[in-house]
Amino acid sequence: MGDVKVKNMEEFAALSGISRPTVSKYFNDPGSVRASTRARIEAALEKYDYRPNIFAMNQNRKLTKNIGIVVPYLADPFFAEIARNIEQRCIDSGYRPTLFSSHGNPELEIEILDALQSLKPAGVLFAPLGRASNKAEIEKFCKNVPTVLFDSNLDGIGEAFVGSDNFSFVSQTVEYMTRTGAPPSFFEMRTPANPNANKRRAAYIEMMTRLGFEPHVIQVDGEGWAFEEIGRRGAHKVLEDKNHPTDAILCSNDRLAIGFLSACYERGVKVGRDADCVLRVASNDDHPFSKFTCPALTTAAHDYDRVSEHSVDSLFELIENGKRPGTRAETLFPARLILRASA
Amino acid sequence: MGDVKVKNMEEFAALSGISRPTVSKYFNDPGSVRASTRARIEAALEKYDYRPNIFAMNQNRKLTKNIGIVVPYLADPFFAEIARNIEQRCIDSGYRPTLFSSHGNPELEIEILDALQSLKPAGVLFAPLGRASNKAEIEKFCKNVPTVLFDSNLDGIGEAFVGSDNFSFVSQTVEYMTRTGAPPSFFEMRTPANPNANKRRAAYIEMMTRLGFEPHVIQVDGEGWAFEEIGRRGAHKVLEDKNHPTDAILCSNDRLAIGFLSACYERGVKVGRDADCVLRVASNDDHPFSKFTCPALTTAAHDYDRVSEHSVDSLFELIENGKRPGTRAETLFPARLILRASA
DNA sequence: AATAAAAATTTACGCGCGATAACTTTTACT
DNA sequence: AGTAAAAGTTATCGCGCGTAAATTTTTATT
Repeated sequence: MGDVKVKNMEEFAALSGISRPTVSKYFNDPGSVRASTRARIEAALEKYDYRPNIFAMNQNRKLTKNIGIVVPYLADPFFAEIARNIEQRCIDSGYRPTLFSSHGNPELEIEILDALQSLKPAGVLFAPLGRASNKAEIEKFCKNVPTVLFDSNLDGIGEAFVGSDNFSFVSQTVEYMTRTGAPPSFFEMRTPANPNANKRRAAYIEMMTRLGFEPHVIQVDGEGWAFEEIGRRGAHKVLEDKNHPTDAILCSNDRLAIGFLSACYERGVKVGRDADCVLRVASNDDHPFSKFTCPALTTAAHDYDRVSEHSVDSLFELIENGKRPGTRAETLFPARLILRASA
Repeated sequence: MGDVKVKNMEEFAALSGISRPTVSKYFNDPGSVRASTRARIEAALEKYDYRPNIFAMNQNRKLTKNIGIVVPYLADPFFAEIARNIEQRCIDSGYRPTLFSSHGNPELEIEILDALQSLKPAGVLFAPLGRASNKAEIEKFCKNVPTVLFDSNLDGIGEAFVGSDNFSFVSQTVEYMTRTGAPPSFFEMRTPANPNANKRRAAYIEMMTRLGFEPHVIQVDGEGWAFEEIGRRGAHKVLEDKNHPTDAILCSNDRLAIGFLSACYERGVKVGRDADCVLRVASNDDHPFSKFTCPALTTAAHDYDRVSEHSVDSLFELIENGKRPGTRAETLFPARLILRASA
């Protein structure tokens, strides 16, 4: 990088010996100028310290290079990881991602979308809160900005949805537990924040019926996004009552399972597949911490990479093809069973 | 909110019956206009749908309302939580925070600062990676932008530092373990990413010496930010060798401890203060997940609230007082001991 | 070498707002 | 009521760049 500070594009164009409009074209899309001019501009970039003014750039541009990434709850490492993955892909493609978290708050979620509008984003990758989301407002937003939903679907909203196949998750965990032990009870929140939870419950019931067993759903109380604590308290109640038909529990998601295992430990209930274990616990998500629970959690893993890759690719296709595809694609990726000690 | 879209401030000013420069003043600082005009503008805001164009706003402003928040590793819920706290405080004060994560990568850290410069931020709240950070580049950045460092200090860099008092953490955990059992060995990474780790080790040695015991530091190998895995592997080695003088372990931080406890469980080493326990494990940080380890982790808690409050306040003081205070304040907040089952 | 197509240049305008200066109106206070 | 200070108004400029049209130069094709 250079040492001489260059004030504006006019000056930089003069220094590089190229006209300003061409330099402008270069910054908008380096591939749109001839290789020889590109080389001259890049040589000048090495020599002088110049970056176009972002604010002036975006003011009159019809399509900015800004991408909004919105996740429901960033303190959940699952979303932090997927956000990171998506963020990197955007940067690699020459876009400028900005990360937002709704922090579990539906009003904040709408405020974020409002603020995003004024950034004139080329597109938005959006994992909604789910049940609590203000769908009318979100729909309004999606009419103005090309949006790809991920992780959590809202029917008909956004240009596309990319997520994981909940049936694939639950069918594998149920099948595994049944085959290697007993058919599990299903442990979940009574009023889940996320629509995936409902699909998982339905998949559980479907699978159990298909395999010829009676489904048994345990629903615990609790609101908000403190899933571990909800799981822990719920587990204490469940373990006290002891009215589950088998010694197998399938948690709707890993964060509930983390709480569940913590309660088991507190009560001295040994979990795992050893002979002296009284309970087997499995779950879904392959949360970054699920490897470190006690015992380590058997779970079904999201295909992080493919979900984020396909989300980003879908959005870029939308952006580059002038948007509005007509049909709303819903892409689901299958899960991968991760066997650990808990079941 | 209104329904009629208003194109620009000119138009909005006409609709509200106020001159454009006054409306401009209002958006810059609502308190700077008379209460009666403020009411008229706000009435018009209710009636019409108008928001100033961010890009045009920031283009010519000497001081924007942008605040950069940079954390080293967002997939660590500790940083996610503190970032959220800081973010909210910025918004409440009328600023526009943008969140960035260095993802443990020193080059990315510098890229983020570079990108931040072009956002002309009024100020930056910055938790550096630490040892791996490119200090020369960071120092250069801090010369251009008022920056408050938090969590992790870099000597002399930035206008102020706000963090936790590592001696307060370690002295309490060491004192507690010693008083209620035996003096602990200290478990840490050989080449810690973070300068706090060095301060904690020093504090441990100081405390042990003061109490009349021989310090015993266990250093495990491992690079990067996968602390849990490093802790787990390190613990397996340590537990195999069994050459620790007492049955008490103090981990440098909670994420290492999470891995340590996971290894203990895997080996059937019972941790806690019950009679049948062979090991006590404590740690420092009060990580959001430390409540759910098995057993729940005894640790020393950061004062999240005060650290983030004071960081933000320091920065705003810098910004509003025209910056450059002359002396670089370092503020450390004490820890609070959290007793749980592990020690 | 002739011709068409592609790329770069020149020129000019405008985006939406911040900032300033000179002037007028409203408020606060003796 | 009189006066100074505070706040609002009108007018105008400029920020740094995108964009478009008309023109010229370069490259590719036969």
